Amino acid sequence: MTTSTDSSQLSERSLHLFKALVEHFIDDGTPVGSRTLSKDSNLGLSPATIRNVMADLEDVGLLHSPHTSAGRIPTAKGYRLFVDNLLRVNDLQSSQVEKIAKELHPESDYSSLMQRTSSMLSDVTQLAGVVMLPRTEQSILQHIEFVALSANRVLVILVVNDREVQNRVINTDKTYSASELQQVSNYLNELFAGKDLLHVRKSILEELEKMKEQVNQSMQSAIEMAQMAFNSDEVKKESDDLLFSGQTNLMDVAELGEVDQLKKLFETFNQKRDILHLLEQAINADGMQIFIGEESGYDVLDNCSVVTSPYEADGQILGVLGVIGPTRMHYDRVIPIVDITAKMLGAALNSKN
Amino acid sequence: MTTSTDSSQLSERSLHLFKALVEHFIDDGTPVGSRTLSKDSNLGLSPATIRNVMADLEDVGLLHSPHTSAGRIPTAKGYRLFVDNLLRVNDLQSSQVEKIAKELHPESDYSSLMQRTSSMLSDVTQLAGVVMLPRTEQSILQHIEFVALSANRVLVILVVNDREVQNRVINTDKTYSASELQQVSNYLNELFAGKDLLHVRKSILEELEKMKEQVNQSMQSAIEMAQMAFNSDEVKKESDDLLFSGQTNLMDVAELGEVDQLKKLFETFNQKRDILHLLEQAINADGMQIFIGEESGYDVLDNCSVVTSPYEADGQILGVLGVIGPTRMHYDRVIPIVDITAKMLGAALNSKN
DNA sequence: ATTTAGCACTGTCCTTTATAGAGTGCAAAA
DNA sequence: TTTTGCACTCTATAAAGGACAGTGCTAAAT
Repeated sequence: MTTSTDSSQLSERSLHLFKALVEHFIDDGTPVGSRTLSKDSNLGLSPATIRNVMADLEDVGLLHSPHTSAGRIPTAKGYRLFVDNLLRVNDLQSSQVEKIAKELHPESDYSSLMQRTSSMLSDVTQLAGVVMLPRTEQSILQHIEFVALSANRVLVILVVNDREVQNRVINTDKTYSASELQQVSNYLNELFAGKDLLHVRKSILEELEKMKEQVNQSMQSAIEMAQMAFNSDEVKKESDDLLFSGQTNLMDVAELGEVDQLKKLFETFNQKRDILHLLEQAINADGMQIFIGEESGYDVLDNCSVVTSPYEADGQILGVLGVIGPTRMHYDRVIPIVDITAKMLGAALNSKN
Repeated sequence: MTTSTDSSQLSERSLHLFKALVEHFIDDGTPVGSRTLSKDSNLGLSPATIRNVMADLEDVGLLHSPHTSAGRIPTAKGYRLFVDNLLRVNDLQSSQVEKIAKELHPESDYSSLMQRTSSMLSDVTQLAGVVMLPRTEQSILQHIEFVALSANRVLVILVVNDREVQNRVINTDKTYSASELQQVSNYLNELFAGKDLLHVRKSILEELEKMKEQVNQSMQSAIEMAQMAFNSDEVKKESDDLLFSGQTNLMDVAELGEVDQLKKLFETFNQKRDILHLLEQAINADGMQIFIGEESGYDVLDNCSVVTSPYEADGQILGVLGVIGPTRMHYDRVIPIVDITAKMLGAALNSKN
């Protein structure tokens, strides 16, 4: 940002016209000319006057002309000014609030709640929705359970962080009975419940190895199974994951031009890496965050804006959610939707409910 | 199918040329002309002769010309003949077999295994992969477990059908201790383990209601919680679900023309309904099944072929997997990949490992 | 000092026209 | 039966022209 253009440097009239132009463009998608804007803004000014104003706005970098004889469209900087200073956010229709609330009712398991949040976002906004799952730096093991599947196959279920359920199958040397497994579960729960997963894996398992010779036969089994259960990277790093929905909505957006560009965008979604970085920036900013076009720093998102809000439960920020759409999106509708979704998801995740 | 055109009605030479044409078109994507085909097939025939043959092939409906002065391309019927009678399937490269095997190692939990299978399919074939999860008409409850999350919130974990883990959170009136929940788990396991889920829900719960007055206090809790756990449609109908991967691969396919068409196709994926119907047809046909273009009966798939194979474990067909791509796909590569994937997934799911 | 009208200018979009190229079908020759 | 020769058809591509939208600038009007 070399030249800072705050709204105070511009006349009231310029801002009014600028706002009208942005709104018109958001509705229409076609560059806005002086004649159109003359009618659109109720200032009773002739096109010629408006042309002068537009030229000024272009000079300070808020507008931009695709070519000589087209109208003007907002630049990223222009959208920034619009969003920060000019935008008046719409109230949500109660029907929409109801729809959001309906999808976010807390009576459902954790992962499907997140999934539904994401697809609800895309559905309501008609853009692409994204939910970043809690970054699980500290994964507190709450409960571990073993279930016999068949001979030599045991299902391990880990309950982590009060909500997340992970499970995997391990192959064992011997066949365990249900009651044996129950014993092992009890033993391990006593030992590990409430501890951090990483900690469990790294240090405690080593100690178990030492203990191995000193304890009795049945505990040996427990130790072996614990080792298999917690072993290596097989324990899902389900954290830091992203849920996308409604990418197809973006296919309507003319700004995203042709198949090539769309494909790049979709592949960015699939790789998740870049989007993840972006959202990690947003998790620290407290409150709603809006990345407009090139601001994001990722080429594929040049014509896109990302509206995000962190969500929190029990006073702790858990993750970020939001939508991705064309820079030319209805910020006045989208912003309150993302906002209320974050709040309601937080409420749904709140343990005191 | 009014006119049946079996290969015996055509001369050896016609078939040879037809095969060469299809192969050339699959490689190239452009309509094949007589001159090209003359060089391509080592028959030493002049373009004019070939033109005559091509005209015959067009008459019987195997070929089709986009316009007067273009070459010919195969019709759906043509592909059908090609696939059924002319195709010689390639052997798989061992590197590919290894890649498949690597992704399908059985040491992982059920849902991620399925997910990986799907994305592996799309990765190896460079088409869209799809895996249909077991249709769970009979869901045998194997194990039920309650875990206290926080005051008034209890996590219910159901293990179904030897592999699948479902979970949800229920809000309870009173707060249960770990040992109380253990008791409830035990009680319900004794009562319900090995029973069919639908059966459990529909009839047994009613009987429980009657029993309610007759049993003691702690069992009342168990009954109430069981009711909440099994209640209504909240129990995930995770069965009959589809996993897609690699849709973006289809964006390269010229046949799928423009954004509109792609969008329709992607939305068909998202709705899942049509694809599900298609795969349900494939589950009954024993063995590999190939739907070519319009054969599928779904307009959006007009330029697509679907190659599927059911997969089975313990002698029972569990579901269907396959790939979706342009009719003009390399069947010789794709078919063995789908085939071996189905077999290896079956092996990975086999309890006797 | 602004604002407006007038006007030449510039770029896009769309339609028309021309041309080259690919491939066909058919008739007559091999 | 196959091939040659040839007229014909259709596409794709580029070039050319006109309609249109909107600009910037100058000079007149308020």
